[in-house]
Amino acid sequence: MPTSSPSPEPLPSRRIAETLRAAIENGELSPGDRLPSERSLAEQYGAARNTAREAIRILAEQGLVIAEHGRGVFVRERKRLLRFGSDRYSLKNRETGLTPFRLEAARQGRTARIEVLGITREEPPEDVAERLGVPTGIAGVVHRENHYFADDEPVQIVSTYLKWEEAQGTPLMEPRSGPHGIYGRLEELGHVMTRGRDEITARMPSPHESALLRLPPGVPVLEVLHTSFDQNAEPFEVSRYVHRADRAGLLYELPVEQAES
Amino acid sequence: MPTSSPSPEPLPSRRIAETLRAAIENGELSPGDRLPSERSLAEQYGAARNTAREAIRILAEQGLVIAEHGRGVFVRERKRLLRFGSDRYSLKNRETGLTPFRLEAARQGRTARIEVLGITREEPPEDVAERLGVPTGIAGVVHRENHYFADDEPVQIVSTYLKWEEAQGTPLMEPRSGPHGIYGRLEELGHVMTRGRDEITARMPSPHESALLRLPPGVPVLEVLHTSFDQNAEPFEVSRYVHRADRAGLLYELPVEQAES
DNA sequence: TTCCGTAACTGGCTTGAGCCAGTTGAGCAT
DNA sequence: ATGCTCAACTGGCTCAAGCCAGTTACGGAA
Repeated sequence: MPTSSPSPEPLPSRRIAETLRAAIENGELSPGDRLPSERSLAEQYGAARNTAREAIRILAEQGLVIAEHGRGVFVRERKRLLRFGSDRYSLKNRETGLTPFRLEAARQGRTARIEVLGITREEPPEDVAERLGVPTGIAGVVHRENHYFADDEPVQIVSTYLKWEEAQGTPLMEPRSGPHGIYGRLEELGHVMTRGRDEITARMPSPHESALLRLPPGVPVLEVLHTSFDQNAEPFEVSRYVHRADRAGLLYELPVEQAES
Repeated sequence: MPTSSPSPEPLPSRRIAETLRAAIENGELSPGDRLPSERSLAEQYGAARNTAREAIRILAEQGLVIAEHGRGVFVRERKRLLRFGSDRYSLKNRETGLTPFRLEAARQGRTARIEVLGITREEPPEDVAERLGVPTGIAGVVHRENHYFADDEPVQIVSTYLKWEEAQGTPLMEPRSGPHGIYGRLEELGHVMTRGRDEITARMPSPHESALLRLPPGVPVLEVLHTSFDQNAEPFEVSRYVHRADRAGLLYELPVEQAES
């Protein structure tokens, strides 16, 4: 081990983490492989078990490794399976009869399952209210919460918000909203989507999201706040997509506007 | 509330973390406020210092809190300042004479600084090679690495890759590439951007990125892999944007293609 | 043969102790 | 007033020990 030390890095936990990281990156340890146990790492490096444990925590935080209680610590698979993005709302996809999620899952050879968690009348969260153009403080929206699974693994939580006054008494309040999903119904209500806006952020999950998505530590979430605008440039639907970032990516195809001269 | 729980939450560290989290979320503790010290938390909850420490680690991992050596633990500001996205490449922005980054920084009232780290001939990374349509294994690309700062805080690392055969001997090899930046030069070489593709992922930073962006623990990065296509649908430029996710978001405006019937 | 208990692993979490390093402010010397 | 030292805080990291809980494989009982 020619561990050159021109830099000040004498910390045992980092040294162990760095050694393991190197082993992972040069392929000595492949995805799925088990790392030495905490106890044996500690012995091997002449450190306390807590120190070996700390090293593993560092790697877990970087998303390189996943600890499984009672089984061991494993090098994480680096697959990124699903891609969502600008064609999510493309009307062209209507022709397939599949929702965008099922379409993408099918592309990847995975089985899709969608669970409707609830359809309730609620007060909108502030960011949603702002975008949908409804007031906060009153129960002015319908909130449809869906969970999406690929091969029974939860990958996406979607909360869709519609104006209560419009959704009231329509199939928009039903779990199965009919042909072409809610966009079909919204079109019948006179809203043709002509423009969408996606606001994308990433962050660490809340404990709630962590549980719902069964997230291992060290996996961030991608949050997309989508707003649909109709032919009158009125917002008529806002959705919040929360993806686990190690399983989903986003893909946007952008036509570039040419300069008008 | 479908979360049925037999309330199995006797863990001291989580209990402390949960209490603090609640205090933060209901405003008892505001952004910038100092939390009690590890030692006093431990005493207050009748736990060991390590346990209080673990509680703080949990909050830090969720990005709620930031520990400063020698000073204390503080509730983190949750400003999200900069937004980048679909108009990043819009030719319309050319008219301002500002690069997209300077434009966005100016919008937010912040001072922009761009540092050119290096312009070197290199072998492309695999994902870049694939998208740019060049072989791996030979030094077939020019890599321009820039770091972007807002108010002297690093917010973005950008690596731009161009084909060596095209860039060779042109201003594309210079730090200051002339009017309208590299896109101006590429246009002179016959590449008009007509389409772009952005592939977006989020992940925890590598130690290298962590250092460059001066990232506190618990902050993920947003990575955008951008490909520019010219009038012949040929890719001519690939860029990798790495943002700190707590300071930057992405904004995409999407014209929705209407169904052709 | 199948089934089931158990032993020997695994990580999860806590304790309590100690030392190091960065920060701050009070108070002394100039 | 200015500038310095230093004590008393802060978090950072490690150690050593112990108990708990999930997993797995082996071996004996049915």
